[in-house]
Amino acid sequence: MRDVAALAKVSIKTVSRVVNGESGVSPRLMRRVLAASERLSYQHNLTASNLRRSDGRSATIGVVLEDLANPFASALHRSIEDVAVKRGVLVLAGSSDEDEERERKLVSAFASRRVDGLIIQPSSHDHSYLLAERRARTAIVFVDRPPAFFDADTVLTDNAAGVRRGIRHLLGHGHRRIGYLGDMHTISTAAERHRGYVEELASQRVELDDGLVRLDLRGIEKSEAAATELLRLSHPPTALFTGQNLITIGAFRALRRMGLHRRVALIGFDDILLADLLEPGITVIAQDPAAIGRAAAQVLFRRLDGDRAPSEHQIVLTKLIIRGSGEIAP
Amino acid sequence: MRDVAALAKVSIKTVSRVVNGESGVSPRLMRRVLAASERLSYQHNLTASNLRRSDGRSATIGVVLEDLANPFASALHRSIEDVAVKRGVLVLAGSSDEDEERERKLVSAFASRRVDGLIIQPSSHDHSYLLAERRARTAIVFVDRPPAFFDADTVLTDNAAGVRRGIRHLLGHGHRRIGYLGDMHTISTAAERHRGYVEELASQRVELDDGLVRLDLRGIEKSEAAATELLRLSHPPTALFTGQNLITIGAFRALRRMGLHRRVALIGFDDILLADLLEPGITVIAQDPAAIGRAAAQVLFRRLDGDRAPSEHQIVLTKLIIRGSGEIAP
DNA sequence: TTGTCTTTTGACAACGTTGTCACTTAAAGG
DNA sequence: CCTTTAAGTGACAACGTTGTCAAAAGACAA
Repeated sequence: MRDVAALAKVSIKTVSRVVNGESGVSPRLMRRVLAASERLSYQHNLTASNLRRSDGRSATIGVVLEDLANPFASALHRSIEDVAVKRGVLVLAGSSDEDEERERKLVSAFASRRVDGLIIQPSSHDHSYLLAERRARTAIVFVDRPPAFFDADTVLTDNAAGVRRGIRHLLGHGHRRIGYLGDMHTISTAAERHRGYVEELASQRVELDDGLVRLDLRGIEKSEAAATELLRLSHPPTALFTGQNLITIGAFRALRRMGLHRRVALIGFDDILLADLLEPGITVIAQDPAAIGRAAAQVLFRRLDGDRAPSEHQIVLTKLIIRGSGEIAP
Repeated sequence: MRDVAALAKVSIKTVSRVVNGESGVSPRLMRRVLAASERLSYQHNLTASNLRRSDGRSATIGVVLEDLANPFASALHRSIEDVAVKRGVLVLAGSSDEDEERERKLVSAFASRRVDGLIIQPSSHDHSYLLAERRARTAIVFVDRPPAFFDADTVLTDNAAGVRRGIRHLLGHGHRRIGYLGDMHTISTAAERHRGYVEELASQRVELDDGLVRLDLRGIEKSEAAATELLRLSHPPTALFTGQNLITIGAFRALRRMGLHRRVALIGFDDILLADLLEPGITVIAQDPAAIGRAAAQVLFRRLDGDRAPSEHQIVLTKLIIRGSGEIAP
């Protein structure tokens, strides 16, 4: 900036004014500054600017997701990015891998870089460590799962309601023995989904058989094994409900391997690319990650714009997508 | 930092030394400083540090991908992140959506924030605009596609060789009329893949029928339509090779809809989640996005560590995964 | 004890900006 | 013509750090 000022024969403050598009610079000087910064290919230093600025905004936000490579997270990330770029804000992202410490480390690394806001899909079970960020006026929004011991805006899926819808669908087709395969019970969404299963059975007065429930399954293999086990019972389930993406795939594999894919019904939580091309197509309760990301980014920026209203808790609805596997009769 | 210094009754420089883990601070003062910064929950300001530091490193890199939400890009992103976090480096990412201007804008936004390095999956066809960044000693690595008018490290897939392998596989099963469905010819990987098709046919002295080739297909629908067209020809192809992810899905849809999925062979470029569970499983030439990302991040950091050797051009190999669709005889 | 050397510590400037405020110049009014 | 007002411009300090260098404090030998 000093060099540009020297070349344009103006003060460095005038260059600053031009760069920031402030009014009150004569067209003549403006042209000279523009020409000079063009010639020196001047690049504005946003970190220095951020340091000096009174509002201290870095035009950067941080996003913590469970795993950037998984389709749910990357769709969320992308829709956050879309909202952010429109405001000239850039997105720092990291994967927590369902690890409390990694989550905290990421947040701390973001804080060091003075992000204006944070969007977190929590892995940890105590978010009081975020009080320091809150004090520093960092906007914080939680997505997919609620925070613990911390009050903040949230954008969540109606997990329990979604599952109940799916179970109701199976019951409607005449099933009475419905197996349930779920993720780690420590993950709040997994707990919610399991709750939906239990509640819907109860409300329809169908007896809950704990022998048909397998929780704490992580990944395709574990799920395939658990599904196989259930289907080998002497009195096996006539339908399966799977509480997550990979679990659905594992269960489908098991059904296929045992040649039961046309005899045992299956509904999965979370949509899967290509699920419509399988035989049979997999009926799912689909979430809308793009809508979640968009909503989260929008609240975040409203907060950054000064909205001081009490915490807001948005629920994004799920959708039942019928493709065949959920419509098999017992 | 000033407050911490005051509370610990030391100079601010001593605090700086402790925060940066520099040697030569007596254990006594060290303890006092640590206690004070704990009590004030001091957060190191990396932007100010970056500004003052002699090496000017921000411990942040920028990644430009075509679309963060697509599985290839997000796998790449994730593996870059893994290499970066190990070094305490954070990743800024953005989607270019195959748009030259967006790519340039993202790079410029990254440059404003003084990223130490850039990893780019190029959408633009002239990268001379990056000369300014190069002058600023920003490390630059291109992934998936080569840069134009610019010399830099690259990590690419052996596109042509991969396709040739696939075509050879089909020829080996007796096919002589192999249709080709490809992406925009302006995308260099798409051009390379098409070249592989043409070359392999030529080298095996199989006549190329341009009526079996459809290029510039974007997305599932376009591909499905094009595949349908080919299969309705009076003298239709007995096998299809599809040059990209979504194109493969589109073609498979067409085959299924026409009931030809057990009669016409199909090999696709790029693996697809669940491809093994389809009927038939889709044989693919699989890329390894994680390996590409890892390699790219590793070169980048080697450059940042001072490696001044001439540009390096790595090729990541593809793998033929046999699942059934590619082994159908004519 | 003194002198020499080593270790620890702190004062100060600087990084590249922008906020504040005072100064200069031009335009308008009498 | 001078006075008043508005618009344009620049000098300087400050943002939160770290590099430089000199001073203070300890350690050790003579």
